[in-house]
Amino acid sequence: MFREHGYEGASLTRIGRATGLGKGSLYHLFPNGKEQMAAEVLAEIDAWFEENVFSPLRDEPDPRLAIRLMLARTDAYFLSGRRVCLAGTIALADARDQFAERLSGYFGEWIATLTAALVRAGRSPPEAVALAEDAVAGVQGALVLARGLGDPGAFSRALERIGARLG
Amino acid sequence: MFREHGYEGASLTRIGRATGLGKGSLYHLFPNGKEQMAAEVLAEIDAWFEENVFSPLRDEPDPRLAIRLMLARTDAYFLSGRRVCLAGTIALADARDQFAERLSGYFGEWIATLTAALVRAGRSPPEAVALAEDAVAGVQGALVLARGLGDPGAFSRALERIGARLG
DNA sequence: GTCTATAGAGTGATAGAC
DNA sequence: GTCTATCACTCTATAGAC
Repeated sequence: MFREHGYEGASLTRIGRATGLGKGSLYHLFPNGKEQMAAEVLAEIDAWFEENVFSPLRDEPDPRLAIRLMLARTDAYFLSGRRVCLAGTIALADARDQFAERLSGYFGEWIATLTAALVRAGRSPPEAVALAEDAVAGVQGALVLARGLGDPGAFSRALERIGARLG
Repeated sequence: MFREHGYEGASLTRIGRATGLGKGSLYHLFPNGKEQMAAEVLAEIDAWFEENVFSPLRDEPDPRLAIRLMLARTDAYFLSGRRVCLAGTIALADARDQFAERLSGYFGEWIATLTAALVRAGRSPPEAVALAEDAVAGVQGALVLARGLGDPGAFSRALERIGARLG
């Protein structure tokens, strides 16, 4: 629900309907309410990226292959632009301040890990930081643009261009 | 209010407080309520971009100068990453469908106008479309990243990289 | 009187909290 | 399921301009 409708769009009624749980159950499982639910979704997203994106980005001996893997996993994760990034929607929404540190952690770690892979691929550190920041911003912008144009294809096209620049 | 808090974050109470107007006045001026208010803000944004960005992009004889102008105006408009793009927030929010055509109009025209300028600057049409799409997505992504990292500087750095690519 | 702009109490619906 | 707060919104009353 959060990844489909964003933070404010994921109402407890919707969540309840989608999970088949009443509000009592939801508040039993998540005593701190909606904020906790979103925080745990964000933590799960962090864990998924850690395992499927950051970890290969660190451990794969061939950094070029690691980067291609990152892009493929990212494309799959966002269903080629048909899903939205929860972190991105929160960053633009009014709830931003509540999740400030978690957001900067998520984006910051993505940038840092990608920077390291680019350095291993032979880029100079300043060049690598710029490329990494650019790529992470590019993914977020591609999600906005795909939804704005109503054209999921815009997301996949953007990922290809990002891959070419990192390549 | 819309540009600061997004669509859902801009409540009528906030708008009333910020304008000093009661609900009677607001509904007298905007009979169709909040949706009309946002639509008129979007129209004003369209008009501002038409006058300050698209028009120079079309008419300035030197396309390279036109593009530099576009980036400078964009940086100023978004207060170097401290303001948010209403179209971008709506694109990611639940209200997206209500404004679908206006959003695709806004992003589409930006891409089309920039594409034309790039062709005049000597790029091949397919290359120009790709660069334009990439630049518009890059601006949106930079706004997300700047808010996500809590670092407005990320926006200005991204604009510089975009400028270098459009070069 | 009429028109336009105003304020703000009050509507039902729904939010999240409990 | 109930609570209160708040949502977008409606309605009535009223102000001054012409």
